[in-house]
Amino acid sequence: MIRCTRYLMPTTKETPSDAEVVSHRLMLRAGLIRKVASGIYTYLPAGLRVLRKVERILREEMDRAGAQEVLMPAVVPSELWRESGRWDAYGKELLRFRDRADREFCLGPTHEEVITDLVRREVRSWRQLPLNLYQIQDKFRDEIRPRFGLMRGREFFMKDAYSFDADDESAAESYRKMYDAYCRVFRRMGLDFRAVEADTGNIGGSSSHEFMVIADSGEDAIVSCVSCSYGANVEKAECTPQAGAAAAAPGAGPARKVATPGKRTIGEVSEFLGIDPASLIKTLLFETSAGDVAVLVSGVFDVNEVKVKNHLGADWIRLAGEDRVRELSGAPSGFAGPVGLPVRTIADHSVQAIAAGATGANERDAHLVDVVPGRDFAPEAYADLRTVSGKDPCPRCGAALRFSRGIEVGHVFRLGTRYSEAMRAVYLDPEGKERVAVMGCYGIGVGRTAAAAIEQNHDGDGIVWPISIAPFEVSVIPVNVKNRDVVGAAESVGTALTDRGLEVLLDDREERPGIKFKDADLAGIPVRVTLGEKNVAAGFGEVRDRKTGETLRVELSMLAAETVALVERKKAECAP
RNA sequence: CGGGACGUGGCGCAGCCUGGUAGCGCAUCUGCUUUGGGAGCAGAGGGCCGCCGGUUCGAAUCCGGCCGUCCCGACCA
Repeated sequence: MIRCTRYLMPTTKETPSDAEVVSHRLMLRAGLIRKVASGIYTYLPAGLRVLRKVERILREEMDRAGAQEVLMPAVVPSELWRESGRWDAYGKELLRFRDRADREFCLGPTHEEVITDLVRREVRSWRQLPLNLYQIQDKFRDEIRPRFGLMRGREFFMKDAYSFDADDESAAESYRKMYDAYCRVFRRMGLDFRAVEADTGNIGGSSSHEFMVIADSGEDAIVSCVSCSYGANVEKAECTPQAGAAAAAPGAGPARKVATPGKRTIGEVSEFLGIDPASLIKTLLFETSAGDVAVLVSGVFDVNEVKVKNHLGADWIRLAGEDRVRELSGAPSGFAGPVGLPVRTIADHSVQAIAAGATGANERDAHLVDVVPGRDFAPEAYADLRTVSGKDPCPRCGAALRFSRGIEVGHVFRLGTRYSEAMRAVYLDPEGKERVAVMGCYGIGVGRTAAAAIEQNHDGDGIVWPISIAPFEVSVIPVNVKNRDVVGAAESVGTALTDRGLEVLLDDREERPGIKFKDADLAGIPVRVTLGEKNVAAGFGEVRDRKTGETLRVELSMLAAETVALVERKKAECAP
């Protein structure tokens, strides 16, 4: 049993002005964290208790899934990162420095290199596989813009697991085990989440799923099917090519140039020419590691940079600036078009469906109309290059898609042999032949998960923790600490609850009741036991549910039992 | 990295334009009263006004540089 008078949990009525999102604000106000530098925090006792609860669930589920815990260093020598090729590829997010002997190191933002190095040294035989190792460890990423408290910090705790298998089939099984373990983890935390298909980004690999906690404040947009189980990050979500692409417009005359003074945007051009935006061919110029590329898409859709990047197999991609647009198209931005454009061109399927369209003329204040794809220009390829829209059907079953926002709390990847090949993590198969291990990696942000839980579970009074990750399960409040009977009743119920294995915070401060109630609500402790003077004098106490506000007045002799019962009911809500 | 803003007791802010004894609310400490949803009265402590330089008799205030922080964007397992 912990006593408030002996516990550092500095709550505040007012919020520091730099806290933008609910979870950040409430973590500060509830005395869980304090900022040390941008994106870098100290975890106070109650905040650390929450993280430890999350970690315990992670350990239990990782162990249950057959993974073994290790602990790798935060400081990693550059040689390992050079071997995988990421020393140069990772960019400024990787915090680099030198030791006294001028050797280069980085603070690890993720640990594929270190784990692969370990496994290649220790694993020789197919008999040692499959192997799944995990750690819960401090990570550092020098984020461009840290924000939202623990949601996007620079230093943070992460559970990262890495699997090594003999072949693809076995690797798929390891991946499935982790996927299932993740579902159990988030169910045990009482979170409303979706696992969605995602892009693999910098980490690489063949496929991946993100685990998204549904919250309006989420930084990611996701789609999910209202009918089947399909879900995807919008940057990944597949778009079904529209049916009925006409080869040529019946009766479309030759393309001709029209004056469009000052009309640059789809909206302006559409209105000025009286043409449906769906028939406009939007032309975007990109600079990429694979050279300059023009990307075409129907005026009603948006180009998806991730899809373009993947289609090209490029390492990086960025929209060309105004100067580059002039160089490439010979016109200011807003007037680029595929006809006669001396740049490699690819087009989204939506362009194929345009019978006769309008597009920029590569000339200031001019557009072309009656442009026919295939006749007036021929893209190198048609592909899915646009971002899914509200009108798109589910690519799996054709039903409607629902858009929502989510917080990415976990990510699982099938890595394949990218790292094991580059770093020679090989083993001998039963025939004595050398083979490359097939890898997977699996991350969960510990602090971010706690923050996401708050985003999803709070009200006007503060946090409403799911009981499985609450810093305490029960708060016991003697309304007046100068009344001996009240204090005695509080002490005895607190002791009884502690004896039954509950985590109790006793508010023994000499404060007014209002302050204690407000603090208990703010801290989000799921169950509150209140001992008031009149009730105690009459032999009663109260049990209150933080979430619903429901209060039970029960005899002191039954108080502990009722409290335990309520805690058990709340725990049952967090069953895997 | 581009755009914008802000740095004044622990927190939230005023003062700056128009230079002249550094203020308010909350919090903290002491005493008394109060005790079921952030109490009242009385008293007290706490500041290199982000840092460095310049202008001036005199700078929180004007000027320059730097640092830090936040917001928007670009970017991002």
